[in-house]
Amino acid sequence: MVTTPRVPKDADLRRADSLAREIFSDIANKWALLIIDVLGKRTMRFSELRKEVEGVSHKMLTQNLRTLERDGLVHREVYPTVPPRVEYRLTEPGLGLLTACDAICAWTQQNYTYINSARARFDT
Amino acid sequence: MVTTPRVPKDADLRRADSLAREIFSDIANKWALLIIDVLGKRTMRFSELRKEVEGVSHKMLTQNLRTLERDGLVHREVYPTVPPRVEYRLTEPGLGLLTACDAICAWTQQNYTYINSARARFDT
DNA sequence: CTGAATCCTGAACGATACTG
DNA sequence: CAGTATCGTTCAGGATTCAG
Repeated sequence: MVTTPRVPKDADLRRADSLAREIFSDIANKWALLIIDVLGKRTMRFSELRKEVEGVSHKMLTQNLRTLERDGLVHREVYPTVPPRVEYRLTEPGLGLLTACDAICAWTQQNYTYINSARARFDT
Repeated sequence: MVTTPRVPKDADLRRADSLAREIFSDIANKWALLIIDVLGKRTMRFSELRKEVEGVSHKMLTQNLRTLERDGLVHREVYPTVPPRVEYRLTEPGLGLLTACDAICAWTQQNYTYINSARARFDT
């Protein structure tokens, strides 16, 4: 992911390609990326995800998992037991997104201090 | 003033990475990433950005540019002319984020078709 | 041209209760 | 345990207006 050749996004993201934009909106949001990130570690149950993804509500988690499942990024496995057991894991394409997501997480870690001081400077 | 109107956040406080989480929230959103992406091409004026970032409102563009400027990812250059002229460009750390952002854009394009069919399958 | 401020509506979100 | 539904609140975000 070094200086990748500037892809001609003009045609894909900027123009009237509402689908690409919609997909982008689906994944470029806080919870979706955090879920992808957490699921990158291992397969997890709903309740586990609830704990791992700090601060997410039951509803938001469900909602985002549905969207990710619909987009084919997360696989949902239901075990017909009592009580119910549902496991989530990344699909192959989902793993690809994880890589991109990792880049952002790594960047955040690396620039943590810089941003913090930049904010302090700006707020004066 | 949109700064942290949150009250409890017990979980967040317990974790040392609440700042990282906040930074993550700043950049893991549709407009911020699109702006970074567009500014990756070249320095631009406010009005140019308005056209390039398809669908962004005047207000949202201003708001997001302020956040990015505060985080030190975008530099804002004001030319004291009449009429005013303001140019925006990525800073060095901002360029780093651009790389990560590119990964997501590239991924979106590569999985465009897959996601589209995955949705069709899910919606039945 | 840039951008701040105000108003207002619809979407996001949390809490709660209920089902299988 | 996992998921859905409803309700009430908060807030994001669009339109508009005014200022520099």
